[in-house]
Amino acid sequence: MTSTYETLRSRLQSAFNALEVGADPALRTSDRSDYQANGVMSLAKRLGRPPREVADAVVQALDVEGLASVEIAGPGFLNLTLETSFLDSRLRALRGDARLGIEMGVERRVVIDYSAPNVAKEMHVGHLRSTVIGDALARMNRFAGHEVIARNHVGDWGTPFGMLIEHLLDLGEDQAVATLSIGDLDGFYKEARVKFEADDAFKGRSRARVVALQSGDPETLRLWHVLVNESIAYFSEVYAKLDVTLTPDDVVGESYYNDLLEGVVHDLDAAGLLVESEGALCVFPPGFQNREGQPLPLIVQKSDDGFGYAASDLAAVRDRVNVLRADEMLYVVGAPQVQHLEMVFAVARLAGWLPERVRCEQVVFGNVLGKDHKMFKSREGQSVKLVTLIDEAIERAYVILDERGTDLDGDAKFHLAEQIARAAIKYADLSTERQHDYVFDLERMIAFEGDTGPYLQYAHARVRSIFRRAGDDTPPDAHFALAEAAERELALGLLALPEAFSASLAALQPHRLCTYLFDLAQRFTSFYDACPVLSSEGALRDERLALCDLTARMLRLGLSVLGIDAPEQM
RNA sequence: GCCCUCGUAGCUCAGCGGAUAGAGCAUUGGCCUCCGAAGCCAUGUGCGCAGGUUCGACUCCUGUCGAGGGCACCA
Repeated sequence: MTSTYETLRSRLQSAFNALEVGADPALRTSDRSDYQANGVMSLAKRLGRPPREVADAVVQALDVEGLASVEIAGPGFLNLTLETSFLDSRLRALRGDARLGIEMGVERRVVIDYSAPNVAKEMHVGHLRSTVIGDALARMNRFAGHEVIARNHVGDWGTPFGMLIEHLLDLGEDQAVATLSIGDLDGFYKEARVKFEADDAFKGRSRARVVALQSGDPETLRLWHVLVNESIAYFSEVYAKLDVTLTPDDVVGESYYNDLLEGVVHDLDAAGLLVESEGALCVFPPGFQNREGQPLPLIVQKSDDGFGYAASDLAAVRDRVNVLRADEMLYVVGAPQVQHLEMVFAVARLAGWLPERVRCEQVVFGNVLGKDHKMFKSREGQSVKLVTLIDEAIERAYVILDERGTDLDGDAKFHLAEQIARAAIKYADLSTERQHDYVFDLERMIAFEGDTGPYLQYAHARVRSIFRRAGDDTPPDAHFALAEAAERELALGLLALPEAFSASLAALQPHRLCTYLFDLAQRFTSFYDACPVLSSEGALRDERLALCDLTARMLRLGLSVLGIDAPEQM
């Protein structure tokens, strides 16, 4: 169904078109009325006519009969107040719509590159944002009707693998697997690193092993596979704990592109883009400079003939465009890699590998900071393991549940604590503008009051409790009279999901959807406070139950596309 | 030195070129014989600084101060 906002917007567009084709009505929500159109003033400026006169002309041409009343205010604002009969018909249509007003988009294939941990290295807070934001974007895109291909570009190749394989051999394969399978990737990696730094013989073996790996020695490859498979199994456990949709099938690591790297170099050369500089094969995309103001290279092949990450990133672009047939490619990668990816995209465009029709964007995000506003670290100065983070949140949720008193126990209680913990962590991450750094404060994010994941879950659980008491009888047919102000405010909130969702997705900013959901939850709790549901009677009771039903469904849907559960009871 | 991002209330954060800049937390004061008070209602304070563009600027541009990041073979 066409959304309320879109219905109004298109009517306004027609009216504006009568004065200037394509003039933007600039329709926004308003605190003066339900919606306001701000487009008159800029149009008047362009036409060289007085704004009030233009406003009059727009209103003359505007057909919103049965939808809204219009008032001209101030210098030329158009304030629109929706008719109750219109709200009623919208809400009734919404009740029968499983998608709650959000239309299916034109089908597109969207490749989303996110999470990207390293084999034989711990997943730590540094991976949190990519994983959480990427997964939310994946879910939102899927719900919008797009085909999502997730790509977990794990670090599974490169010089560290010589040292890691040698360490595996030193430990003995069984012992190494045992260590890795309990998830102690951190210990494993660090021990290898320490030996590498301190022991020249080990260092020598490691280097030889890298050569063996790169030349495809079967036994070395087998050992490498052991590391990779154990790591992927561990990552899957972490994803399950976070309720992230990534699976082992989504893992397409750097090594996947090995066979394509020669082709990248060859084709860049054939295109006349490749330049040898200081022994390395480089492309110099325009507009990038180094410290000395000289052109900055994207190094495709290093002076030792090895391939850098730029080569595999370029190969990945080609693979995603040509093989996966991506319409859109998103890289959920942190701010430090902005320049690198800009250069990769620039080179891909220069080489003609990245057509204009393919939207290709880095979804940049800021750092996770500690309360001291420095990079989030443990007390010992180590980066914090993701599993530790989640476990602490679960423990905290457990304590809070006990304090509040809960009917649940055993598995059900633990499951709920997990749901709350995930909601706290994910919502805190998703609800701030992603490009900003944010402060990780478990106490605040898991609090059940305020703008938090658990608060939204609570709002949902409260609505659901009404239906438990009512005996689950949502009225099949309700009319919305919206006599109380709180009912009307809630209704307007319920009708605004489509634009909140599509704006959030279009800008790749999940926090916009979070803001919407929090606002909706507040509208609901105000309504809940002011308008008794179960003790009211007849048509009023039906109406209020229907509002509750829509609210619950909307909160559940909104949270689910963010990757957050909405428990029935808390 | 050059480039990028960011400076909004005591704290954590929203803010789409539009009317008096909003939430949450914290503060203070109200509200439970009534559907979950994990809530609701009320309460004061602020756009780093200086210019410019515009009918209109937190938003765009320039400069400046401050914080973070990047700037040739690690990803």
